[in-house]
Amino acid sequence: MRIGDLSRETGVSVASIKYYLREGLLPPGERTSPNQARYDAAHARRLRLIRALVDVGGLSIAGTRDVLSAVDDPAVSLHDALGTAQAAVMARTEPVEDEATTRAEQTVADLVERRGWVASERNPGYRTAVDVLAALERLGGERVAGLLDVYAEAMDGVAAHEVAAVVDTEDRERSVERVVVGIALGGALMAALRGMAEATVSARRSGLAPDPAGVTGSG
Amino acid sequence: MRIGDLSRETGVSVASIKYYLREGLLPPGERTSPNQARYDAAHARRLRLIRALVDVGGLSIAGTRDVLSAVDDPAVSLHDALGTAQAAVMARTEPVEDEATTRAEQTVADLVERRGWVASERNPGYRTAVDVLAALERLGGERVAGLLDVYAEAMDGVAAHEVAAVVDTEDRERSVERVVVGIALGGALMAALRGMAEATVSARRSGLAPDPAGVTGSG
DNA sequence: ATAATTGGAGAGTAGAACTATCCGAGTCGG
DNA sequence: CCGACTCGGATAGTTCTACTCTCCAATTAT
Repeated sequence: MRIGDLSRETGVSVASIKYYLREGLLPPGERTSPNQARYDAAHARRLRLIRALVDVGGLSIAGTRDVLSAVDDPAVSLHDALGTAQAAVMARTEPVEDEATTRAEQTVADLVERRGWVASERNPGYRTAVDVLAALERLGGERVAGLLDVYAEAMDGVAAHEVAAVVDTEDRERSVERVVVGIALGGALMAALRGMAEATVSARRSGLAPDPAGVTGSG
Repeated sequence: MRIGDLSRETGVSVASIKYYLREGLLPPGERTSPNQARYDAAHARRLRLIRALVDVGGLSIAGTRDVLSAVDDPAVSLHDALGTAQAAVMARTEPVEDEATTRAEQTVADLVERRGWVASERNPGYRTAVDVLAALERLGGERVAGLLDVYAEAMDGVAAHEVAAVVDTEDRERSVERVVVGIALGGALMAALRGMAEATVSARRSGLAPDPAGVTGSG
């Protein structure tokens, strides 16, 4: 398979494939002569993974590269790859250290303790949670912040299923790939479903849709 | 309050404030003379809201403008504002219409029916869900897609609490503002918590942390 | 009085993610 | 085997986003 075939098969332009090659997201093809290379199904697969992470998961090119290096490096454990993928999906802001942040830190530390989570300040989720809670306090968003335990409970339930479904020990690379896809696309999927669920609740509240007979949200 | 005071109070540079003014994210100050204007606490509040949506919620400037117009327009209902905010947080790709998409559409339609959701193809979450599931199928991510009902159940639970907490009928503008903040920052918060919950499950699986005695994730 | 600041407009900038153009070297159809 | 097409690789250019800078006359602070 040459670059044109790869492009046709995946729908990614030749120019973009060259760009991903340059940026190190896609490994180079096998050279058949000083200026000719051959690509295979693994390249097509990788290309589809790149597109999914970038277009659907919203990762940056740089974040995608970090994630893919973790996938490719046999020395990176599943657990570490999970951390890398999480870091890549979280919107990071450098911290401000005002008193809203201080209080948010305490809130998160308490939550982590309360739930028995294993998460330090180096966990990307930990820092993001602090940022969000600090921003909420600055905005007076205590109604949202008050849902913290609701969110935490829901995420605890989801995480147990997710990790169990996605991890398997037989093939490290495939497993890491699934973990990464799960974090990036699973997050997008949850956001989408949350949108529909909220729209439904809101429509019923506004009288735009009737309350259903037996459906109360737990079936 | 003049622009310099506003900048000092919120930590946003004067140049950026002027930019937001130009882009229509921040309403103009009250003119005190042909080339002098006065700003008040409402401007500072709005500015903090802009920063939160952009920095923490990850919205674009254009998306933020759409959301804020909905907040400001008394003709926009809570339910519609919710849709606008959702559209602004979802990463949109134009659809591809291959057979993966066709199957994903069916999967989402079935899910919506199964859960009794009120969501059409015009719901931003609906389209995003289709995109994500189609991408998963192209990647062979059936393990993630298999969690669909787990995600849906979790989001149904969250949505009921969220809408109830965030909506109140006394003050439309404040209520819409809370809805918008809830969607943008609540989503970021959930992603962060998911990160910690997953890291915990993964650490225990990898033997990096002990299983706790009485904590099973439902306390 | 004079130095700093203001509002407003326009141009300039940095980074991200491509996209286009070249070029000399293969490859394929007739 | 020849001419058109395509290739890989390098470099430069483009588009978009989100600012940031520079001016300038008018105002305000000291």
